[in-house]
Amino acid sequence: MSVGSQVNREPVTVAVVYFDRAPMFETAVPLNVFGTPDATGMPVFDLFVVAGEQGTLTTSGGLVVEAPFGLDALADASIVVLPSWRDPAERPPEPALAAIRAAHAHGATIVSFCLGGFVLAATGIVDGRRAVMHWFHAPTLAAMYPKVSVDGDALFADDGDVVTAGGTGAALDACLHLVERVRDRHTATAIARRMLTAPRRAGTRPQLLYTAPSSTGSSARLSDVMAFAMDHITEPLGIDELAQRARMSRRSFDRHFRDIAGMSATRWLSWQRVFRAQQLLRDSGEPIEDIAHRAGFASGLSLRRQFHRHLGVSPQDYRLRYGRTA
DNA sequence: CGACTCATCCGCCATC
DNA sequence: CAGATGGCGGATGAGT
Repeated sequence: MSVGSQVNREPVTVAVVYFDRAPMFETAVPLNVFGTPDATGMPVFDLFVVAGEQGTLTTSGGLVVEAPFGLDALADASIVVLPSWRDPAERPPEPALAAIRAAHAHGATIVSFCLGGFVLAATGIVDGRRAVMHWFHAPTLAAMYPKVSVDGDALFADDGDVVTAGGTGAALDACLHLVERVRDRHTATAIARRMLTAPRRAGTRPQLLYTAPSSTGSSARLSDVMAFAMDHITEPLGIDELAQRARMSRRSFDRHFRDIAGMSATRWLSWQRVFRAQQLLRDSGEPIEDIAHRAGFASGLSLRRQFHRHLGVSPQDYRLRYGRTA
């Protein structure tokens, strides 16, 4: 996909794939951005909403969605968006995966947001490559797809034929980035302005720049504590301290944490530290020992052990394969 | 690599 | 009664 100096006014074909019981909010983001005409009122994109599977498509709350196109429409798309998926534990249907692989093989750019990243990972397209995922789901994705280099830190990443983004807000950033890529910055700004959204953010901005004040309810207090832990990942964090911060007994903290994150607190912390180390290994040439410190590991030995345990690769090998500094 | 130490964490169960 | 809570203890696993 080349964007030459000559402006191309042909609408770019975008297919947005929707699955049954998938979150609607992330799906609405590309429909909004890619469905908005440019400043002159001309459509920038040809938008196809595609049913990712047979049968009735519903949203949470029981709203029924009718997608006008089937999977064969992916063959004509320049951009295929996978905005969401219902359940990380469930493998997406094979016909959809095959259609996405075929579209990618024909040169389409594949875009995933948040849970849609689980669909992208299931296609195998990002094996051995980087995929950005919402920090909350990143450990699960990495555990399910060891060949994928999961990034739980960035907002989104543009790797050319694959664009991956974290949560809902990052989906908006990634969509505007795509508008800029296929058209120009002016058009992206015009669409952003019409949607009354903030100016575009770079994909490398960390996902957690600020943390909301805590609310009541055990799951809200837990996500506050998770955000706190990510902000203080370089410090040694005891589970007792985190439980206290969540205003729960140690036993309840352990129980709720496993319910929500699908793993124990130390294991989750370990994943987050490995993610931070991955980012530092990619983007800096610092010695492993320094990176271990900056990612919150007690020592280089500790980093090496955890890194290999989680990703099956040593930090050095990882840097050789993905590092920016050649 | 193995031995030692210590935090973790999950099943069990009484209690709220 | 149903569901959430939290203390206990032993298996596990990480750090030294």
